[in-house]
Amino acid sequence: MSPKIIDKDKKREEIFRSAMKVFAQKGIHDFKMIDIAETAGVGKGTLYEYFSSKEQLVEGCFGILLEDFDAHMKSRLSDIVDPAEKMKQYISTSFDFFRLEKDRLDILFDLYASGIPHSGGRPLFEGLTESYRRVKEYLASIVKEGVRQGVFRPVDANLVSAMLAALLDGILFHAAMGVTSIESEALPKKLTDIFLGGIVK
Amino acid sequence: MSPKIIDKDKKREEIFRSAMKVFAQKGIHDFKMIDIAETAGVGKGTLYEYFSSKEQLVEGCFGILLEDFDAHMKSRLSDIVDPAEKMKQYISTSFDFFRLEKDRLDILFDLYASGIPHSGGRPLFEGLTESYRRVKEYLASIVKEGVRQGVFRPVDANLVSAMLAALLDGILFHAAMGVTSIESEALPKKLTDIFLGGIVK
Amino acid sequence: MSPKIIDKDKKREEIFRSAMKVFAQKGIHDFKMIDIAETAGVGKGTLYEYFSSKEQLVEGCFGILLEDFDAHMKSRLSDIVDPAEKMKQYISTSFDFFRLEKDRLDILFDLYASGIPHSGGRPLFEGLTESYRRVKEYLASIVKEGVRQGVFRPVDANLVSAMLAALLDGILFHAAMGVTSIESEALPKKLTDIFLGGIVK
Amino acid sequence: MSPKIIDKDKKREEIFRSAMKVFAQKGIHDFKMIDIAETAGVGKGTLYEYFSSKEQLVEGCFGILLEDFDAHMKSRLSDIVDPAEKMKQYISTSFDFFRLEKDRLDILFDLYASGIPHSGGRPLFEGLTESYRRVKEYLASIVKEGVRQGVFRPVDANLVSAMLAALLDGILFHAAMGVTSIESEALPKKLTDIFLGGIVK
DNA sequence: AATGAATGAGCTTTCATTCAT
DNA sequence: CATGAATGAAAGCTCATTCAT
Repeated sequence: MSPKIIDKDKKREEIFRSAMKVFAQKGIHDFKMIDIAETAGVGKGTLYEYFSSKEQLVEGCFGILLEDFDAHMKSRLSDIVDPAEKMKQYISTSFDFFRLEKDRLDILFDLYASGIPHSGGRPLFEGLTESYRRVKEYLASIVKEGVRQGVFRPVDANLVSAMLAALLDGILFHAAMGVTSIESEALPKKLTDIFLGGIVK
Repeated sequence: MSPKIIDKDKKREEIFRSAMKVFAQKGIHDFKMIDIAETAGVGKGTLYEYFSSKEQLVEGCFGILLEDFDAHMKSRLSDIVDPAEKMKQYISTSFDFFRLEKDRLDILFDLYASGIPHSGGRPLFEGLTESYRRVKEYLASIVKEGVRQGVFRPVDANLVSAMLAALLDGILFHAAMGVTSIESEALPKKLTDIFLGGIVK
Repeated sequence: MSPKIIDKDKKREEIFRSAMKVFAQKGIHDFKMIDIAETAGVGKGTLYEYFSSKEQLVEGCFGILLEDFDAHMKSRLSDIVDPAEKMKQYISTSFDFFRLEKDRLDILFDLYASGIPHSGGRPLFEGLTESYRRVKEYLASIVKEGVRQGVFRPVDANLVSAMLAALLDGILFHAAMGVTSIESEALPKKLTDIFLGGIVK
Repeated sequence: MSPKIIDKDKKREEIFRSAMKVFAQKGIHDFKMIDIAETAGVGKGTLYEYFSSKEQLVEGCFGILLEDFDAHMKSRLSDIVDPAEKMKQYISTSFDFFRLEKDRLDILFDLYASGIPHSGGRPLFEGLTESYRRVKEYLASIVKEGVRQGVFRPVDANLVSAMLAALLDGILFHAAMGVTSIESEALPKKLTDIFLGGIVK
């Protein structure tokens, strides 16, 4: 019946990977479909067997990126219970994820910017807002637990989680720009210390 | 003397302002030159009397935005001497600048993303990295002064200034996405308190 | 003997029938090969086992349509001898053929248009001209017989046959457009009366 | 203010004329926009300054063709009062219109076919049905007047007008196919005689 | 024999830029 | 100086056809 057995999911995955490379190199606004096709070693038409449009391909890639991030984070934090330690792990794992594959870091801010809704028309990537809400909720739950246990001061958990998310994005952004390096293994610890301990005496 | 020059500058200014509106509405990747021409009430050809290309127009606008930000900041911070107060003022002034005109906030992350250097080709806006270095230096000088005066703990000034810059960008990013609001007047103070005072007891 | 051959013909027939449905729905200029494949319940590749190209498939369908028409007409007119009666039967049979299956009427004018030779390139369906010549010859023979028998005025048989063929096509065209209805059973008789009897007193 | 004074209407007209030539040569289904651009001696982009799409260009041309026909007919029939004479003039004027410019005849059936509504989607040229209704009404008014004056038998005016319109289309169609010639100057008269006088004794 | 995944030629359409007026 | 009509390179996307299985 179906003479050519093709693992469509695998190929789709492969195209995603190629797309990520291209995004990293050209950004998500200047790339051409043919770039991805050539990188993936397939014809232009083949891309459209797997994605209905250029836009959808970008969206799909970003969706996968976020899913990967979530999965990566979950696998690293599930066993930790101490809130301060959990927060430290969140920070270092966050950096690790982007240190692991440079492509991800290069794409990061295109992803961010693509989630900004402009007054005319939808944002390119609608999933970002939702994803962010989830991240902040998760961080807030850590803070709340810390406050409950008396490890943390009675801070506003929502504000603190927003601050932490913001802080990490900013650092990664500096790294993407080449202004700051996230290579140092000691960075997460230092960062955590200052964030948790504050600056004033 | 030469009223023509004054006129030219004025018109250039007006085109910039129109461009900002258009960027805010459509983003810097989807706008058309005709959009700006129509918003500015001039012909398409006229734009090219003032800017050599579309790309240069975007660059110019971003340059102006950063200059405005610097000027705004300088005018607000010049009289303050206390490091902690200075830092608090930096944070609240930063928010004020973007609260004042929503257009600026909508554009901000396009500006950021446009500064990311992709491996293939120059970044759209080359001035960003340099501008960032200046901001961080300025913040670092505040931290150093605070440490010298004994108001701050002996923290790593470069790290802390990077963190603060990152924190502010991140908050603004959330605001642009619609996830967080920066409207509250109390926000800067709360934020400063946590940043300066830390979280753990 | 050779059951395979019978199967092949049957399948070819089925593909034709499916094609007719698709033509009726989308017209012969907008349909896709996949439309026919899906309607026929076969794979795209299979179509090419039976037809060498899209163009040939269209041609084949039109050929069949004309053959069906001829056969239908012959079976209805063979027993009639009176020229006026024969002409009336030709008219009503012509309508019946298209009334029977709406698909045919929907396709008819695509068929006609596809037979028009444009100065650049062959017409899509080359068989049409020849088919028309046959129809007109047949009608002319009826007229001539009518004139010979003294039933008809001594009219120009070629002109009259051309007129009759034209008249029928036109009516069918109006019907296809939805401007005129051919549903009325009385229509053929009325039409024949006027055509045979004229208008002036 | 407007330094380049361009007669947009004139240019639009010129593009139409070029389009008609191209349609006549390639048909309305196989032509490319570049064909028209080259024939008109303009760039591809220029076409889109005058027509929003390929489809609209076709529609526009057909609209003009019908308008031309109406104007042509009106100018020829306005002075005639005798119904039989009016009908004869209608027939001969109809032929004249297409004899005058061969392009029109070549396009005619594409125009007709484009007016046929297929069950899936709109017909390419929506204006045809309406135009036809107008023609038939006009012809019916002639017939009615003839009946009123007693020149014609008490025939069904709507049927007769439909028949006449059908007859003319059919003849023109045969001419387009190359099966019949409409070159003979005597044709209109002969045709009118038979149509008005009938066939049977 | 039958299939449908893969392909790429070829199309329409957009829009930054130019330049005659 | 200002303009906007004209342009054509360039890109997304379609779909008839092929061919490995």
